[in-house]
Amino acid sequence: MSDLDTSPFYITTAISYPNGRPHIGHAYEAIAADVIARFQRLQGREVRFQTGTDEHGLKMARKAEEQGRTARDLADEMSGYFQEMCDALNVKYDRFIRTVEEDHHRASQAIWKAMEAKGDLYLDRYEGWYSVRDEAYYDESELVAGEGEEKLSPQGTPVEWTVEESWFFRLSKYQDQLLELLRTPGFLEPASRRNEMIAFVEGGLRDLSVSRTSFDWGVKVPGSDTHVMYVWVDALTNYLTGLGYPDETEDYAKFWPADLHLIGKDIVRFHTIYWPAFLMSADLPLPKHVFGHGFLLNRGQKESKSLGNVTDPLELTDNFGVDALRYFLLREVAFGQDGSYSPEAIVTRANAELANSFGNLAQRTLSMIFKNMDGDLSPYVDEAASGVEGTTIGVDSGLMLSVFAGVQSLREQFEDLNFSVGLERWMAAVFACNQYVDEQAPWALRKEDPDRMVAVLMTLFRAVRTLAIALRPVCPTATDSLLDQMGIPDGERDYAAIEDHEWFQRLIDSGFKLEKPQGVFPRLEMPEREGVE
RNA sequence: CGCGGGGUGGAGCAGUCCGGUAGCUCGUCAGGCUCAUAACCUGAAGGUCGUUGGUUCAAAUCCAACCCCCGCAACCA
Repeated sequence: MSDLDTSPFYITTAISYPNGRPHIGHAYEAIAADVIARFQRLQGREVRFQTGTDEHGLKMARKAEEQGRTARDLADEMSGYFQEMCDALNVKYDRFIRTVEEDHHRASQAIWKAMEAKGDLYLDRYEGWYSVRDEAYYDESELVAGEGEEKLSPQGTPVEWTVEESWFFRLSKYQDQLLELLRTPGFLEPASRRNEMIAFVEGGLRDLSVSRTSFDWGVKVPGSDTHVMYVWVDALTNYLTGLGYPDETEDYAKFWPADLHLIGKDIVRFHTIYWPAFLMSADLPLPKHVFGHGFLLNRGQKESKSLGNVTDPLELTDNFGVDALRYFLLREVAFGQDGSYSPEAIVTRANAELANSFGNLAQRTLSMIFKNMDGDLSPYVDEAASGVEGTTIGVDSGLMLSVFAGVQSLREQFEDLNFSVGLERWMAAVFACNQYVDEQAPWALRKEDPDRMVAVLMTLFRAVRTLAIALRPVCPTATDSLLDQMGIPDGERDYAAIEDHEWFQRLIDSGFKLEKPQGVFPRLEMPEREGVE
């Protein structure tokens, strides 16, 4: 590409609150981030990818207490499940951060001190109607009447008038700067979230309570030992911790500000208002891009414990395989919007596109080379222009042009996080290949015109290799297995290699010989259904 | 008058910001091929783009009103 960008690229997921096991939503975000990370690596950028768990706060403390163990003990166990999930999903992070870690406490306290030095933190009293169950304060006007004189929260939980000493952050001071930031094209996507946040800020910002005294499971406020930081101050700082902040490390210099915070649509406010405000206060550069993805719905319904339709991501990988699951999630759902999934949808999509279209294309191609050319690769001559008026290239070159166009389109769309569109364009190139196979009918050429058969099969070999490389971010295991079979060296599987014109001749010269090909995208079957209504 | 998302051929979706022959996958029907993972290829049927009104030479797309569905307590992206 003419505009090859080799600058460092830092991507993060939100860190997960591990008071429950990972669910499909965590898997979705982790997979999307991993695909982006792998994609940018193939584009030639030096990527740093961070994910992790956010382990402080009252809910974790309370849950540990219920179980008669320390919060740290609970956190260790729960965080482990998230790491296991990443492994199972082939999510290759550079740092899995845990907010209980010492360096994170140090970073959080450092940013706190920076905000304090700026004069943006002040001690005051927080008073209001507090619901212990909801962990939230409510305005008098929000309360509803219960039985008798009792006042209840909007959720019907008991509230009591509570006065708590708290540190406050001067959020209101940054209102204008935040508006300017939110209006900056590209900072927050998709656009629907942007409008929402702008409206929120225009409605006026109140200073933010940023410490708690009612529990101690958190990062201590410097010089104020009875306070722990509000969990978001601590949590958001993880993005800096992972780079070594507050030390001026090489990583920090290279990767901050982050290129992309990938988060769920429910926490856009924290990432595009609070977090930038904290950074402005601490005189630190702001992240370049925040993207709030949608939620995954189980057959159109939100997953919840009460509905009993919670899906364990590991069950999905067991049933369908990691590559198929990753492909499905990116292909099926328009990134940024909510999407729906079901076992049927996964099986249908994976079979139609990965197994039948691309997998079968690779298999029929390699199989014919194995059987009819003894597994040897060979130089060939492109068919000349067909003589049809206006045609300047032959069908072989024409096919390769279609393939390159599809791959180029995938790259452009992935750069903009339009994964489903990118994969659709990639599929169009796969279709073109299958059509070419049918039209050229190499099985007939075997006797009629062996030289043409060689040209057709070698063209297909090149096409399959190109398509496989393009798909690597999404289906890393299967594509690498395929590229292994095709003799493509490890170091020649990035996007620059697609534009290398010498690779085919090098491979021939190396004397590479195909073994009997093994399919890498198996057809899936519906898993046994149990307990289904 | 709380906030947000959505209503496009049988199913699931894209397209809506920047109006201009309604696109994709699955499914259905007909035909072709037999190299390949019972896979592949071609063609066809099928939509007044939620309703009504407006702007315009032209509206799925812009404006207004209305109808319907789904989230917004907890676990939770």
